[in-house]
Amino acid sequence: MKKTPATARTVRRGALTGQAEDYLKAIYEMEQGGEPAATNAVAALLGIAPASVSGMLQRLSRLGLVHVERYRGARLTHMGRRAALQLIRRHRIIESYLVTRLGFGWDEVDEEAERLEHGASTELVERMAAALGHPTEDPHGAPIPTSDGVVDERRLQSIADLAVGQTARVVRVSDRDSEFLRYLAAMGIRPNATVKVADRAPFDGPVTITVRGARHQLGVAAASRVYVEPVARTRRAAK
Amino acid sequence: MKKTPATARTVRRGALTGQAEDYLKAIYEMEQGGEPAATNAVAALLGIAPASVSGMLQRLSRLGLVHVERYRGARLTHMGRRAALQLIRRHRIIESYLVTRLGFGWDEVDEEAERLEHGASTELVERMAAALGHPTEDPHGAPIPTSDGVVDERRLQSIADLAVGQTARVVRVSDRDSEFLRYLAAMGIRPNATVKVADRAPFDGPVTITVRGARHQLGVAAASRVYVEPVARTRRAAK
DNA sequence: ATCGTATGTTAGTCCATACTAACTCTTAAG
DNA sequence: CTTAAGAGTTAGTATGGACTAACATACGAT
Repeated sequence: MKKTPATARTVRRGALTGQAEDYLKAIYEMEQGGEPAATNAVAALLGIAPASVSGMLQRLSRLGLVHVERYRGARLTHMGRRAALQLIRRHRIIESYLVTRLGFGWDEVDEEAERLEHGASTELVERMAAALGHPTEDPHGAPIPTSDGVVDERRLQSIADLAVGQTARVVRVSDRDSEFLRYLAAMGIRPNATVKVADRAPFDGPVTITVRGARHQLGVAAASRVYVEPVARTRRAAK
Repeated sequence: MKKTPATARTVRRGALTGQAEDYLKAIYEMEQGGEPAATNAVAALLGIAPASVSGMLQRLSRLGLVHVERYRGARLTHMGRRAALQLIRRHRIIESYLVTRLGFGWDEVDEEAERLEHGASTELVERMAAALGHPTEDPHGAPIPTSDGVVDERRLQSIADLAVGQTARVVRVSDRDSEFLRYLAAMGIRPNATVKVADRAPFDGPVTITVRGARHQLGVAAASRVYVEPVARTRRAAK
């Protein structure tokens, strides 16, 4: 017994190491724009060298998790997408649990979930989900894929896309930068908050918005990381 | 930036990988008998080849976590012991949390905690502990070291050490084998249960015990994995 | 005191993962 | 249409961690 080859002890569930899982998530995210995931983009997102990504793409390809077109980029296969969605589900459920059951701030949970998602069993994640009443969104407003890998990734507008005078409901905010999240929280920007664009500087300059009566300036970088759904004042069925 | 050498991404907190942490825990456990941890024993406990243990001992030694005496075995250094106790604290708090907050059975949590303990931040573990009111024992009766690494590892007797007629309170049970735990649970053996030795076969044969009025036979292997504190009927201060 | 078995260690491989350096494509600018 | 910059890949190296096979040590039994 115990003839398991080398890395077996570090492997969970589906025979994927934590690293490999991170790549799948990264590729999934990059792919959302429609284009295959670019090597350099994945490298930048994960903070590693492009050459390392090339290497990993070959391994993932061998495992049937991605299709790689040389010099073009990678796309997830069916299997790869399923794995990525499972991981994202884990991540978001864990984040939700940490916030609602253990009192973490929404700016603190991404990193923690990042580490836990690789070790947590499906059983644990499902128990957390059940304890929370099977939430459909995480604390940042991101949709939680179902255990069958179904997720509503509708294309969202960001504040940067709104016209002056428009009012919108915040649906979701980018969760990757805890400083940014604290900054948003300080202004009262969180899922379901209502924002109104008061002014916009030309040439993609900062946007002035009103949140709960207070005016704030948002740089483009920030504005484009807050996703909203315009509130239809003029009747034009908001679907 | 990101000149971090290779394994940095898999490393948590104190620059130790999950594997290395497992070794420390194993060595800590083996050492409890007073003797340095034997290579083969560690290998058996972790399910790996003895040669792999030799290799890891050298790495741990280089990191100042163990003292290795060639051909003799390993002992934890101060630092190593602290690391091991931190890990054990994590493990036991996580087990406790899973049982009391997420409805896991005591026979299901060892494996899960084994994986989570490497990814969970100190912050998370302390929040779990706080949520539980800072428990001092895990669900199997094992003491939880404090965050300063203090633990009451008093030498315990097992049922196998008791004489016929003696009554004892179950203090703790071995947690490594979930089948064994279910077997104990079925008999009503759990921390704080009272058992009485009704009979003992000679030559280390099975022990007959009474638990909550019912009689059961326990093999030596089982009996020696249930730790008890004799109940002093004859007055002779139970310390 | 010796010797054989247990136990332990070294040597040589392997794989995953990362890196740098050097090379190769792709593509946009002219 | 050419070409150079930027994107991507390969080659070569390192480290952690595991394996097997072969060698080394310790120690209890004779």
